Amino acid sequence: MPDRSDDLFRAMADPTRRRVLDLLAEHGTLTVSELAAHFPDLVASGISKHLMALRAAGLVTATREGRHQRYAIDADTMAEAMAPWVARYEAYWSGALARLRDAATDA
Amino acid sequence: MPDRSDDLFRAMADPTRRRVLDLLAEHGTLTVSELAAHFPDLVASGISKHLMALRAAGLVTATREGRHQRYAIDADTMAEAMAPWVARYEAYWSGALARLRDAATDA
DNA sequence: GCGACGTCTTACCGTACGGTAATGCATTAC
DNA sequence: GTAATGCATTACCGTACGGTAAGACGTCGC
Repeated sequence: MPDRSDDLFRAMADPTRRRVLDLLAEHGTLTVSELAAHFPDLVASGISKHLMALRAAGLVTATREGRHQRYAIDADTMAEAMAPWVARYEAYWSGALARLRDAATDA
Repeated sequence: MPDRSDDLFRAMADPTRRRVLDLLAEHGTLTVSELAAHFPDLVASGISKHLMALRAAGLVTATREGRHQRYAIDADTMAEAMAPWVARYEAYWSGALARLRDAATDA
């Protein structure tokens, strides 16, 4: 298996795809039309295309559900692809992450 | 200040720029020619262009040193831009990160 | 001063990407 | 069966991006 970080970072370069991942992380699973409802400026096929890119990168998985297609984050791929990078730069953001947690607990 | 995550992820979409960041993280600071030595397939101005992109994203800082230009990672920007994203998906990669640490200690 | 060096800048080119529109292919409703 | 729905796929277009090449600018050695 080749290094997938290239596909991963390229897939996350687009803000629409990052928002799709955010929506999936928040709702667990979503269909294409449910996702498309959050993007009024985009045509449905555009969302489908982005989902294809995310599938190609291995970041999401799709399961048929009647005539719908239900998408979810592929936790394993996300983890294995991100962990090395996160670990490498941990020293740079660990402080900010701690501050973020403090701010959350203070609120 | 607008959301900088767009510039950040776009800057990291290119594998050359990610490798530049890796080299800076490893060596601390490097000049353009020192960096260019690691990329035999690229012309020097190409490296400079990538560095400009990284500077525009706020990921690196440059300080003059005679006729050289010494680059270093901007830890603050890196941290503040990445921390929210890392925190959001922490559940997905925390397990893999722990396994990565275990593997490192086993070795 | 002058020339060599290091870097930035600009112009240019090919390709890849995001977007829409149109078509095809299942599945559901009637 | 027929029509409508949901999604994938293809073709196409404009733009942005990565790359090189050439020139401009400041700095060092002489």
